[in-house]
Amino acid sequence: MATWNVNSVRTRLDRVLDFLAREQVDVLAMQETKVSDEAFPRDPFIDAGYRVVSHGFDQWNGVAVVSRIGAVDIVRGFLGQPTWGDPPVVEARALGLTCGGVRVWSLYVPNGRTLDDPHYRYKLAWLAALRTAAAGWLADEPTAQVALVGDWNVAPLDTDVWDRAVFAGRTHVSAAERAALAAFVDAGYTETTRVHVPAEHTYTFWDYQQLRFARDEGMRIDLAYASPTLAERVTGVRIVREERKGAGPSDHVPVVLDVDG
DNA sequence: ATGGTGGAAAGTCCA
Repeated sequence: MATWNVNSVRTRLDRVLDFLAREQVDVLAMQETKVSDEAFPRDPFIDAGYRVVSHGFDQWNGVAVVSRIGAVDIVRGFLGQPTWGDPPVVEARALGLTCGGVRVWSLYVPNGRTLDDPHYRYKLAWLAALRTAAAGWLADEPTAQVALVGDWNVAPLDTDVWDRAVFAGRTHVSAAERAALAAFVDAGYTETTRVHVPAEHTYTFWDYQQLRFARDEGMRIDLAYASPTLAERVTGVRIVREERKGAGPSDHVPVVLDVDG
């Protein structure tokens, strides 16, 4: 299983297909597909043996999952997902479906913009509502295999950014955002990148600007939370840094989870 | 001081 903020699935199509083949990925959760369901490039994935489930309204946000081990019980958005904008809209930021017995959620958490922006309050409300929903899924079925994967737009530790001083007073590192993520651990989920890739300053995102990748000035914000029964089955996690290189990369790289069985 | 980047329904907004 893998998760990847592709920053436009149409722009990144060849890279994504190459990645799926090279890594032999059974399930890929994508974020920022930036495409409506109607315009999603389904056929190339189908030809490669995948089922395609997308959730996108327009050029903003958008999440999808492609799976070659089944895709059932599809849900767009989660119960209680907060709205944004005027008129209020439940944005295309969450997609749940079951693949080979694992409940996979592809998640694109709101950015937050700045600490004094309404978008920041939206981000915190969004995370709190997701936590409530996700805690409920485990309460209903404690042995459920649930994966909450995607772009969380929060760096859980100071060592998940290159220089904590640069981020003082900014989003992605605030105590409130980190507390919102800790609530998922309190609910019984394990952040599997931390377990399997504990090395500090190991990033999943580097901004396009200011030579951030060349300087290795990145952030670890693409995370993979697993329920207890699923966490036991995760034998390894790999952050595919190579995907940030070459022509036309996303600003995020894939995170691959090896799941036994 | 500015711009340094890249995506999209671009001519601006979002990250």
